Amino acid sequence: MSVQGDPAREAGTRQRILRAAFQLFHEQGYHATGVATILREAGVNPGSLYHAFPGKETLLEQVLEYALGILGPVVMEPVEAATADPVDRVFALMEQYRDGMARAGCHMGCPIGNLALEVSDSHPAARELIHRNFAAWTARVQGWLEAAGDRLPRSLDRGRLARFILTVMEGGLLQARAAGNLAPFDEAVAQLRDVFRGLEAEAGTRSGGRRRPRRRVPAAGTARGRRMADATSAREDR
Amino acid sequence: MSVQGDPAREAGTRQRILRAAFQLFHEQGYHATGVATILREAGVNPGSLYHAFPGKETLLEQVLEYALGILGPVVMEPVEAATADPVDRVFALMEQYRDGMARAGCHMGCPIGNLALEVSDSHPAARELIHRNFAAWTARVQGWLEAAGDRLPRSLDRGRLARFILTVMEGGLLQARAAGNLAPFDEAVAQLRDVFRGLEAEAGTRSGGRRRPRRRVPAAGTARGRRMADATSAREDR
DNA sequence: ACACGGCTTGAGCGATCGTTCAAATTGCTT
DNA sequence: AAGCAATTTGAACGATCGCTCAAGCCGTGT
Repeated sequence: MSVQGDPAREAGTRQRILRAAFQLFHEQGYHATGVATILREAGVNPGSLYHAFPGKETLLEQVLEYALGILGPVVMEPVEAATADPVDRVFALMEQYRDGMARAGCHMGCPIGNLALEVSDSHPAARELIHRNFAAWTARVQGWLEAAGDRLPRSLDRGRLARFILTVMEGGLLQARAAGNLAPFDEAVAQLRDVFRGLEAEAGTRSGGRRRPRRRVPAAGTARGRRMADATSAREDR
Repeated sequence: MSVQGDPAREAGTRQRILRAAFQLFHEQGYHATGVATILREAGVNPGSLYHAFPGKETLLEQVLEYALGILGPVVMEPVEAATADPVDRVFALMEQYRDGMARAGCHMGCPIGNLALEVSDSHPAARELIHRNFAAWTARVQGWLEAAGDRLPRSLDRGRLARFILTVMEGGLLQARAAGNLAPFDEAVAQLRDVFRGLEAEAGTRSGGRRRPRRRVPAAGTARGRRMADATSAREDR
């Protein structure tokens, strides 16, 4: 008999627990989330959880593996599908995080970043998985930057820039949480755009006066415009 | 009778509690720190704590006010005393955070940043105080940047750059915690230095070919050299 | 039809959580 | 030296924490 109706009751018990725990850890943090809350949200009894996972610590680790698993299909691929231009993808990704945070009233931010500061000191296995999440994130962005070809300086270390993008994003999200509005995040993204402008200018002038093919891929569809550009004028969400 | 010996027993009860709580919140986070641990570390009984503070939440707020109070004397003034050049001060400050993290084996990072992600969603009063800590931090750095005069582009928004420095620092510390070593932080600081190089170059060429007085204040004493420069070559601490 | 293994149920475990309070002590005032 | 408020003491509270386990349910193989 197929299940329907209550979405929390669909899919396997294990998956429901992972999903509920992932969301709760993201919203409230690891320590602030009681097992009882996870049970309620997943619609499951204690015995079932402890049948699927040895304990809360292991659950955290599996949640981080789950996050690693959905990074591609849920986070990166939508951006890639909606935006073809490699550099635009970076800022589309930023906007996706922005939307996620705005939707929740400036709560949350990056699920991995939040856990990074809370558990990576005390829980080595979780720290390693958080690190792997970041590595996968930056690797994907690095791929985009490599696809940007000579729009960026030839000598530029694409991996290094990808890590810098993560640095700026996490720093911006952190300050946005502290401010209670998205202005710091928008400003951080605008400053990241400044950096890109500088790099693209550098790539355009140097390297034998090569014609820089501005917006080299006119791209399919994607009428995303400049919505988030020059956001020094702080928008006040909420 | 004046107290001596055990340093935790000197100074008023209230101060001892604040100091212990500040350190523990920094090391382990707010939720992971039990009141019992604070009591033990401060050498105090429950009644004394609840005589001085209504509860743990209020203690957190007072700790954040305490942090705001020591920001100048403990964090900023040592940097200002040791380093005269305004731009160098920025990187001396970064190195101070680096040292703090290295000393503790890559734990901790920024006490305020850690709490920002853990409590600012659920505790509005704490969020506001965290915000004020960040504002005070960036205001101080902004002062340095203003003192840099025309070594930076005239049109550059000094406050905006100060906030970007905080963004990069927090993002770098977060990734360093996740990596378990300081390489990501060093890389972030190196990239911040790239940004400064670009800005100083821009200020030097533009604005009527004015002679840029490189290292305008030869500075007193401070033989700090270039220790932390060009840190793309990732140092592997630990 | 029956046995069996995987999964779920939910009452309840001991430990720890943040907190209380009556009594004892301390330190200042007179 | 007596009085009094401020402070400290520490046993104990109810609530919640992460977690256990005997019992029951259910799908499958034979």
